Amino acid sequence: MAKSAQIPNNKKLILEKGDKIYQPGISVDCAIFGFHENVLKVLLLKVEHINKWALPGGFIKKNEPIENAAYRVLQERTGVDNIFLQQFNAFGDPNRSDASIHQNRFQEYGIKLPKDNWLLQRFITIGFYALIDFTDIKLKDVTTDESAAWIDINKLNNLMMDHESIVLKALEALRSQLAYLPIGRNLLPKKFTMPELQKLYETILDRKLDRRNFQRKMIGFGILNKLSETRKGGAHKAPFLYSFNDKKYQKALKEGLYGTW
Amino acid sequence: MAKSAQIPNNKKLILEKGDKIYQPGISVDCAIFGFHENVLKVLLLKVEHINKWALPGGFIKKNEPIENAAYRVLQERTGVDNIFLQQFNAFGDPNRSDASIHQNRFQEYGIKLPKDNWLLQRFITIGFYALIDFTDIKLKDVTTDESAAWIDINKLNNLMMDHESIVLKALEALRSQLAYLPIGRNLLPKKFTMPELQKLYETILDRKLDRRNFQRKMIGFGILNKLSETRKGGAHKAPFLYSFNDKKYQKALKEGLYGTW
DNA sequence: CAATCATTGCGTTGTTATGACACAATATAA
DNA sequence: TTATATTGTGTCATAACAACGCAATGATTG
Repeated sequence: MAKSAQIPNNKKLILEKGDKIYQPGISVDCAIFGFHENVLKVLLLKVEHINKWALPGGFIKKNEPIENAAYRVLQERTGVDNIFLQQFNAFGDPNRSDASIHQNRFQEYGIKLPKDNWLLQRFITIGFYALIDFTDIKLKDVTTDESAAWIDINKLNNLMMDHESIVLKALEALRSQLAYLPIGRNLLPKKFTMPELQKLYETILDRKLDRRNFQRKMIGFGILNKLSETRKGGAHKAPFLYSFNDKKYQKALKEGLYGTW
Repeated sequence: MAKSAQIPNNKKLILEKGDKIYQPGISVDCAIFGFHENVLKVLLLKVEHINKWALPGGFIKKNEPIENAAYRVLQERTGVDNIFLQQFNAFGDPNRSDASIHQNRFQEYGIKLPKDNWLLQRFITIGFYALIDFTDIKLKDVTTDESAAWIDINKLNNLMMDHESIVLKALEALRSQLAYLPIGRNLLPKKFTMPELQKLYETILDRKLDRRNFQRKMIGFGILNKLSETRKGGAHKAPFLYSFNDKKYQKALKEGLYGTW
């Protein structure tokens, strides 16, 4: 028999006192989207014990607004702030929870959870999605048995519980938001070219857009600053750089855009 | 001192055993919209003990999908089925719960709830909205201390907890749905006139629409059957009656409409 | 019973948004 | 220097849309 490892203090606390600290039976899960090399990716955690991928998620403290809990999860993993974080759906199938995951997780410490332990109950989760710029993020592994990675949205595989359907639903919500909200502020670097922005839209929508019509429409929204610089270095003609006009971008976030894609 | 009333069995059960039957700390609330005499109304319950209005709501059984819980609430009050029921947001401000409501409610039975009673904990609620036809519904009072009524959306007043903001958020969600989903199937009688349908849209959107452009667009959606009958009896020219083409309506519900209002 | 009148059915027009495409300018690579 | 792929800008036909005109209708009124 393998020698039992020592359980870390923070885990022991959550295990035993979790229901004193957190709202029982409810969690938040975040689908954090990033854009890199023209691919839309989602931040997933590899959970060692069960060898599956999971969305970053967490519990809601007794006196904490739901949004804060989601923001806390986002912060813990990415460290970024000032991020567009959007609640999109609650998932509550009674069979979505899987008690064996937690059992396995504590087994290595030689702990068998009692049947009425709060972690083994049914959980309802509230789904959020966020969009962040991929480039300047150093992912943090906040636990020893979970490592974070960006996974291509089209190559989702071996996800825990119902997390794949949560990601897909988040993607759906993101797409429909694209119709009336500005997107890109948090997914692209400060300065970007029109083709880069277009690639982002094409990736999210999963279809080609006409280069010239895209530019006309995007300019028409009036949320971009055209800079006098160009992006040299790539082959061929150097495209102009743009940045978002933060004031107008925020205004558009509040009031919506009329674009139909 | 007033003599304490006898507590009904079902209440006693919920009070004492509720946390064995239901998910703790989580509820559903339904904003049920109806349309009558060109006014959009929402179904509210008058809660006698606190003399405030509340949304029909309920708890989620241990082994029940969230949607079923919402549907159960809808059924209990209205008896209708085959209804469009849409989850739109979770509300989780830690201060939204108000333990005094439950305390007052049981006070008349001479019961003082212990501080750790499950009803006194913080509740997170998942909001749904539904649209139903006003005319052939007999509202049911499922409890003795709550009576149901249709309240004009523009005359909301004296609502419990955060229920007013839930209704407003539901209305907002309904409006944005109007942009890409068919509406009316459950809000209007089987047969209706074009002006009646237009009034519904105008009421939800809270603005005037051009009569002729509305008709052209609506017909263009291809979800209406034009009947050969007209609605006689009103003064002036008798308008044609229409009905929804159920097959195409359902298809549009799934696939969306491209209309922008 | 004919005139009145608000409302309905159907149509027109000018403007704007959209999709599809043309062509010259430009930065690098050969 | 030339070739090539890409970008910047513009055009055109079509579709969608808002604003409006006018005749038909059916109850009301004198």
